[in-house]
Amino acid sequence: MTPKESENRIKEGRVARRQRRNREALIRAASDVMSEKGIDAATMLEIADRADVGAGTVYNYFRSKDDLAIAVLEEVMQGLALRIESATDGYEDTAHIYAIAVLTVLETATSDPRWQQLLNRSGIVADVMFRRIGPFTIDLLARSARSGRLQTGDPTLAWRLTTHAIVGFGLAVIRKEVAPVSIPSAAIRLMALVGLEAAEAEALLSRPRPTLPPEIALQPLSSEEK
Amino acid sequence: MTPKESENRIKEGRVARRQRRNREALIRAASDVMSEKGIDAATMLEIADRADVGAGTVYNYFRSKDDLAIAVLEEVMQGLALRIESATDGYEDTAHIYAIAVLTVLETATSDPRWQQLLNRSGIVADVMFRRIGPFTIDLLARSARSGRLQTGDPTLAWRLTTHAIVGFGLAVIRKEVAPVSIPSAAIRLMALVGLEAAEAEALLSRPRPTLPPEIALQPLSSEEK
DNA sequence: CTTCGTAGTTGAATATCGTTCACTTTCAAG
DNA sequence: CTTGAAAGTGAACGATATTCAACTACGAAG
Repeated sequence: MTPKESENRIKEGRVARRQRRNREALIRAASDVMSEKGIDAATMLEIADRADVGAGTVYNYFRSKDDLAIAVLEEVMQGLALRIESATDGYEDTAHIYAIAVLTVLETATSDPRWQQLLNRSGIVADVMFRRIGPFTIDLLARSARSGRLQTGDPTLAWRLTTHAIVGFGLAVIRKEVAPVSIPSAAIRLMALVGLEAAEAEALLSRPRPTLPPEIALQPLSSEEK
Repeated sequence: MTPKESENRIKEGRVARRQRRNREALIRAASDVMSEKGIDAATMLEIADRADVGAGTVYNYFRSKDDLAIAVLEEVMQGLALRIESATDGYEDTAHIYAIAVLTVLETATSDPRWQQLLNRSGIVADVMFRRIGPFTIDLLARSARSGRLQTGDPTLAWRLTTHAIVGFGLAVIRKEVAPVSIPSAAIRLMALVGLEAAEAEALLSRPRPTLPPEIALQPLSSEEK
């Protein structure tokens, strides 16, 4: 690269870098506050303070509070997608991959503390989850159906029903209305939604699964800045 | 009754009757406003105005706005329960009753205009629905399981998953993200959650059902006062 | 019929919070 | 160095859930 290009890149970087830092700081702050107090109780002022920006700056990055909440959830879903990817790594059979993916979602949604407050806006959570993880799952279901392993007529419908059931179940576990011990049994039931035999679902889920590597393990979204 | 008792009843009645009228008027007004604008956009002042009471009076009957919304939903669920009762009247087989009940819930949640705005608070809706219709359904599932027709290990878990799936599905239909034509197919899928064979569920649902009598038909909660 | 205490009603006042906007600061290009 | 556009700021705004001190209606007692 020429010196001029290099100089330009550095000069442009000042503003661009600050913007990126602000956006990340805002999502991190919002994630923290919303996880602590719930989405409704989190105030824009506290989020702005924690991100070290003025109250008005938030609106340069997000159109509204709901917009910010959705951005936080997209981030959370990104982490969930990583976990699914890692947990299903190495499996071939689509039905098996789907079974493990569902179990991973259930486990994550009920054990990650960040989900606890966020799930109270279950509508948004289900929406974002459907958008973020939907394509992967729907494709999986479609391929399973084509291979004859599942009787899934409409993969989108099946996954939509499953998504909302998962969110509702997660909410119930967090509120201690159902025992975490029934997570596997819930997963088996959910398999039925897509046309898998209960016995087969149980067999798939009971096989030993690899432990997740630490970098995929649960951790707060907020981390030390470099 | 003695004249004194009668006199007492009338005198006591003045206050008591006004209170009952206020409570009913408030729920009716809240139902109207919330159905029109959504729960969040409905203001306590407009609700109070439409019920012809002062703004402060609302808080003599309901602790908070959420409390009022829950009361409205209880009322809506009461109507749903009536519809289920009527639609399943005359059937003997528990699995059949369950199938029709699920279909009725799906149809109601996706066609009653009142639900359209209310469903946006899907968390509350699912909670109230679980409380209101849960016992009936759970009992039904437990009896079906005992008779060997279903393989439902935990009826409560099964109905909880089903409830949230229904609410989420209703939301999706209202937002036109899935076609109403898939309501029956969703119902059949939901049957799988409780351990019914898809083919059997389809058979149960495709039998002709009686039309609902007018008094159970969909109608706005608000009615002319006498 | 009159009086009195209680329970219910009221709506103006309060507090909170999401959002806006007129002004200031930053910064890269010329 | 100058400059103007882009980004940041926080005080001010508007909306609205909730509170509360004053007010009213009612029914019981004398």
